[in-house]
This record gives sequence, C-alpha cells and structure tokens, in this order.
Amino acid sequence: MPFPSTETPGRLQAELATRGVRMTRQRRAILEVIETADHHLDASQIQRWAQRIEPSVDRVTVYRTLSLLKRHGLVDELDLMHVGGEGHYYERVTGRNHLHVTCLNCGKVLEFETPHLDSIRREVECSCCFKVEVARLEIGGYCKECCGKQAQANG
Amino acid sequence: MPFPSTETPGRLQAELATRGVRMTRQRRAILEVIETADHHLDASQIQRWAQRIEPSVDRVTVYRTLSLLKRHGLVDELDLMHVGGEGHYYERVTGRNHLHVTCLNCGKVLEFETPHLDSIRREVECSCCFKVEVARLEIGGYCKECCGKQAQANG
DNA sequence: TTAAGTGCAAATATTTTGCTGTCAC
DNA sequence: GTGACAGCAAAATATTTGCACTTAA
Repeated sequence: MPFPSTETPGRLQAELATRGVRMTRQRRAILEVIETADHHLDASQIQRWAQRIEPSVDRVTVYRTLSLLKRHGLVDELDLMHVGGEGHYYERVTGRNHLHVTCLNCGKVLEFETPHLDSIRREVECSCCFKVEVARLEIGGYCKECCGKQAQANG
Repeated sequence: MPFPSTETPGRLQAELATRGVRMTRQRRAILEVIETADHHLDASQIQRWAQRIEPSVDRVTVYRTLSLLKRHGLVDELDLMHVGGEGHYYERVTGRNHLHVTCLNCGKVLEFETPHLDSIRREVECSCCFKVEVARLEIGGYCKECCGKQAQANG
C-alpha cells in the first residue's frame, strides 16, 4: 500500500525464501494481504482478509508472522496517532522513507516524502554515535476538509 | 524530564487553572510527578510515584488525568519503540520540539533537537494543506555501547 | 449546591505464551 | 524424519467504562 503503490507481487515471499524461512499456506495468505492492501491494516484486519484466502488463519499466526516480518525488517509498525484504537498498523518496508500524516478528526492518512527525514537520520547517526534501524515520524492534526469543522467545534 | 530539565514547578497546575479545570489532591500529585520526573514514565510508574504524595491515587484517575492533559496539549504520548512493553510514556510539552532516540538493546533514551523537524512540519502544513497539532519522531537503533554487542550477537 | 471528579469493579482490546498436533523441507 | 509452524485456550498487559460516592468551586 505505501509509496510505490504498485509493488511487485510475491516479493515478500521471495524475500523470505532467500533467508531460508519456511513457507506455509497461512503465511502466504498473510503476505499476500500485506502486499496488496490499499491502505494501512491492523492485525485483526489482516486476519480477516487472510481468512478469505486461507480460512484457517488464526489471530496468533498473524501476530507471529508480523513479528517475523518485523524482525527481518520487511514491515514497519505504525500507530497513526492511535486514531481508531490502541492497536498498530503495518506496512511493507520500501526503500522510500516517508512519514504518515493522520487527521485526528476523520482518520484520513496521507503519506509524505521529504529529504529532511534522511538528514535527521544522518544527524542522529553522527551526533549521537547511534546506528539507526527505524525512523518513524507520525504527524497528527487536521486535514483541509476537517479544519473548518474543527474550528467550529472548538470555537 | 524532557528538554529544559529544570522546569518551573507548579506550571502545569497554573496552566490548568487558567483553563478553568478543577484541581484535586489526586491531580496535583500526578502533575507534580510529571513535572519533576527525571525520565520518561508510563502510566503505572506515574501512579506509583503519585501514590507517595497522595496514596489514594487510582490507576483510572491517572489515565483520566493523562487524557485531560493530552486533550489540552500539555503532555505528549510516546512509544519509545515499545522497548519494555506495549504501553505509552508521557512527557511535558515544552516549546522545544525534539525527537526521541531509543536503543533497541539497552532501552536507553536520548533526546535530540534539530531544525529539520520544524522544516518538515512547515512542509506538511503547506504541501498537504494540513494543520499540524503533534509531530512525533521516534528513532530506534543501537547506541554506541550496544553496537559492538549487537554485531557479535548477530554475526 | 451541584457538576465535575474519584475509586472500585468489571469490561474491552491487544498481544503473548504454553502446549500439542501438523506439515514443509 | 524432524524441526519449524499451526491452532486453540488461556494468560498477560494496557486502557476504558459504568456506577455510586465525594468534593472543589
């Protein structure tokens, strides 16, 4: 779903194969859901979609697979400012670093790319002597459509 | 705890008073803990410390007060990359925008200030026609001390 | 006085763990 | 064949809600 919205299908599966990770019907279903999703999904949504491909997929298997993918650096975990619950959302990691802008009113999520993000990454690596693995920038606020309504509601 | 580590005491209480929010013994205790904390605390740590000042402070009151403070934009909620559980950490909002750098191995948290963060904020406001309320940048990786150990463990 | 705030109990939501059986390689 | 993976049940963790009592203003 994220930046290059048309991702090579089967890429995640291939990636895991190279790393000697065993493939199962359940995992294949979960990977397919993550690759073809058109918006950010949480664990229970991933389960629901995966079950349409492979009905046996259990909640626990979803969590175990997500944890596997995180460990291998193949998916990122997002909060999206916790609009719509305390859970997490997941997206395929791509080369393109981007940030997530969430409307606190309507829940809409925009993705945004900027070279400043990489600058910060480099700054932290140099100034803090720190090996950066993940950089997650989430922004919350009000989108163009909701700004008017918000002003009304608070004013 | 956060950037200007010596914050004016009683500031949070005064801030709430101006906004016509009722003050109670329990809230005073919680506010004092947040203002004087020397590192990022989660809800249950806030409760434990607040109970030393006012033993009756309940878990629920902590959550309700945190939610109040968030609503008023007086504290920020952090994940710190979920090192050490799924809960959240809280810090007093100050004028100085900064980001949090968490070591995935030892859990150490560094705070870092950079003008790029404000640049991104402005970019999002202009390019996305978006009113930014919160910008949370969290970085995970390995600190100088843990880099060696990590290389060993994975290699 | 009274609306806002509190504690307690219980519900809800999310994620993890233990165990036993199954399947990919 | 065997070790990694699956499902199921249950635990652990984090946060929220309902309700009757209390208290700040």
